[in-house]
Amino acid sequence: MLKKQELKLTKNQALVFNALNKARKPVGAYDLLDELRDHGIKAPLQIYRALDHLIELRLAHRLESLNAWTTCCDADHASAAVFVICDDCGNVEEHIDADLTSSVENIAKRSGFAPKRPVFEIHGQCGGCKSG
Amino acid sequence: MLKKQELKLTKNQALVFNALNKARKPVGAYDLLDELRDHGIKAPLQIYRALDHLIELRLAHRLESLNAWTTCCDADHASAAVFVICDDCGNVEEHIDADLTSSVENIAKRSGFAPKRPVFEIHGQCGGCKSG
DNA sequence: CCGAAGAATGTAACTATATAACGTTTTTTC
DNA sequence: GAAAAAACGTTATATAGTTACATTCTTCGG
Repeated sequence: MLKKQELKLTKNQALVFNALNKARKPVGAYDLLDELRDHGIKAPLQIYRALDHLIELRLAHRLESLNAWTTCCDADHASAAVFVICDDCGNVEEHIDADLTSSVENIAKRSGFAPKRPVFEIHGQCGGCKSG
Repeated sequence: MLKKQELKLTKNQALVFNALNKARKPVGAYDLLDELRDHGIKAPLQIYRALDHLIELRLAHRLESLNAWTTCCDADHASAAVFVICDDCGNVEEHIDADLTSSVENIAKRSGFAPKRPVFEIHGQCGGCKSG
């Protein structure tokens, strides 16, 4: 939240960032739109532009398999982030895993591929939902 | 192609499977629809139903970050599949990697999570496009 | 302080992707 | 060969994301 000032987010960007942060779960673009109508946001594009910017600043991630966005954990992102998604409760955890990062590097090396944007999302059931 | 008989695909399923196979690249649902109109396919749902079935049979994969589908390599899928996607030429390679699989298992174990459906897609540039 | 350049915004229309609902036909199984 | 299950056809609708274009705000050199 304090980052708003430090990073000089614009009004729309700050609105979207705070809404994402408050949710603590991935949120869809149109859900953000509905939530922010009171604050003067009227069109999808305003949301998508803000999200693009937040992603560039590495403040948010897009979850491809959910068509949704979430704020980023604080870790630096030298390593690849993996998202663990509970299909029951909708909670998502971001993990940074060195082993996984090196597996990716190996695959890339073997096939002469230059990785730019990894998408790692694991759907399943979280501990809470298993026992509950 | 021969699998059509062995696996008793229905007409629509076989049409979609063959179209996917022919493409040798991921194809979107509406592209499949356009391509198969001549063969009597008229509505998106016919495509989506066939794709769902092919995925159940493990004959096809959905690429979440492309909104597209591709046929599956022949390997058994005890291990997780990783797709390496060239953003320049659109080619996709499927890799089966034991290290990556065990990384996933470790993450799951640490966080008490039961993985059901991994989504691993790496965007970047393939060898051919780097040199070309 | 001023003005040009770049960034961000506002708005409407549109395209792309996916599903709901409902009834019919085909296939399987006993 | 009848009941159950699976697949199919069709229309309408929901959800997600983009194009195009005009406007306003910010920054930064002069």
